[in-house]
Amino acid sequence: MTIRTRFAPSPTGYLHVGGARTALYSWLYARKHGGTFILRIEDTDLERSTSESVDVILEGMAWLGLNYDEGPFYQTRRFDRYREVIKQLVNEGKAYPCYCSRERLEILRAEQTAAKAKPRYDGRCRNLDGIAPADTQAVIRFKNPQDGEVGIDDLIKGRVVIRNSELDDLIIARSDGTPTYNFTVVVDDWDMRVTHVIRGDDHLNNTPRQINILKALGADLPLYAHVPMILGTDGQRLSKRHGAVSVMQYRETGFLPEALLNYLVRLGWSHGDQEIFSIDELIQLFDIGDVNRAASAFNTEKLLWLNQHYIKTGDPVYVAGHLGWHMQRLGIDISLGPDLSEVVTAQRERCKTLVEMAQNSRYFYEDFAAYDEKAAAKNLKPETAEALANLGKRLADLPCWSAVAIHQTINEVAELHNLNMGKLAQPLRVALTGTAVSPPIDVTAQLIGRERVLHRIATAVEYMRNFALISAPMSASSLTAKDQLT
RNA sequence: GUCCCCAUCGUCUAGAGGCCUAGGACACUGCCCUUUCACGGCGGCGACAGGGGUUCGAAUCCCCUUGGGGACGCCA
Repeated sequence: MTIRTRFAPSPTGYLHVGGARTALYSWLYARKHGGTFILRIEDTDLERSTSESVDVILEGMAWLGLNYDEGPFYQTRRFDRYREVIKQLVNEGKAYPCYCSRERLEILRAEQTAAKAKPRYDGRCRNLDGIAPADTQAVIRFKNPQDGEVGIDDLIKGRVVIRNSELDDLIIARSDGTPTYNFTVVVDDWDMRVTHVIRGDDHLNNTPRQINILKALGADLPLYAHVPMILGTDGQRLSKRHGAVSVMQYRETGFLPEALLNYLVRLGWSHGDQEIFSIDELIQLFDIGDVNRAASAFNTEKLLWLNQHYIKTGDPVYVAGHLGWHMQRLGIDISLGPDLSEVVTAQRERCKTLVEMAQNSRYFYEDFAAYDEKAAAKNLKPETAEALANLGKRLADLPCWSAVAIHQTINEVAELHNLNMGKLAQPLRVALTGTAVSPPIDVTAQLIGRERVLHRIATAVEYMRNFALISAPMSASSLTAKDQLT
């Protein structure tokens, strides 16, 4: 039997990390067994479903690389099929029209709640036997068995048994004729021959209802695997309050898809002490039965660590591809400057996100308007002006513009002026980048390019000679700084 | 409230009765490395929710308590 799994989001918002993890587990399980992964859009709630949400979900799946073999199927395009099955159930006496008004249902619920009972439909219309008030809009309810129990052998949770007496006759078609979730899921999973229903454990309580419908339809039951929820940092339900929940937000804040994937898969699943997994390894090692039963809290710190790991160890050209997207977003023109992959190689060990890397790589492509106040005050002092000027002169004559040659030159000039390496390298760093932090200064200089380096050194030297004349401290908005540097 | 699920360091987890004086990772932290920031290396801090059983022996099995989560819609 070919394994068929599915991911069935409802397009009422973003693709959030919980959904993404469920999708990942489904996808991995299908891939592992050479099965089929289906994408289905559950858009039966006409009020809340939007095509924008569909786009965002598709975009998120694509970014994560979770490709599907069938679909996307839209439930709104299958209404005829649902109607047909509903009709069949009614004809067979397995479902019935219910004429109870919303008001009556509300009162019923209120009474039950007050009596400390579980609110559920009391079955008033269950045995009406065709006495149909013609003028009322009826809903259709499924005739749930009243005795016995439903057992689920969940691949993750183990055996779960729920008594039918806990269930009620759920609505499968609204008064406007449209089908509801618990019904469409059943028909679709059946029609699409889904073998493994892998979904969030908030659906565990729905499962016995769905099984009852499946049985009424005479369908084979799929296997179920209910994966635990992802909680926010505070252990509460994950929501926008806990920072990012949308997958695309992680892209925007500078994460690599493999980092998110690796983080998500380890949240609730593990393979011994291993922390880093390639997709191929996951396909080989992952098993749905190894997923933990307990909910887990989302932890951005660890995600950041993984992100840096993938930035640090990934192919620079690949990482540069993603970095380019962020450079563009920041409005940095990379056409006149070093190859992005070289910037990645230079920066990769000091950035946790691509946004951070992009922001800190501006000076490779653009001149800056002002020095960092503290960095300039500490390093651009008049006493080093001569040494820096001399360094500029030597760099201008350097036959080979390489990091090694630049390094050697810095060493020579430092020695000549009786300075230790840092006393010259640091002012040079501020001169070239405007800040006290950058990759190794020789590499930084090499990437910035000779012309820009010489120009920035000249600017800095002038600034240093005038240091004593500047009374007010430098700041990013300082006119003095701008005047001198542009 | 009723029903369902869950319970190892702050967080993610290893652990399927003796290998556990409970291992790893993130975070935090000490030292080393170092031209900045980092990376890296070596250490440190830190948990079996509580109580009963079962057993020669329990983090591991059972029960209760407590705590957390979920469901209870003409939402999905």
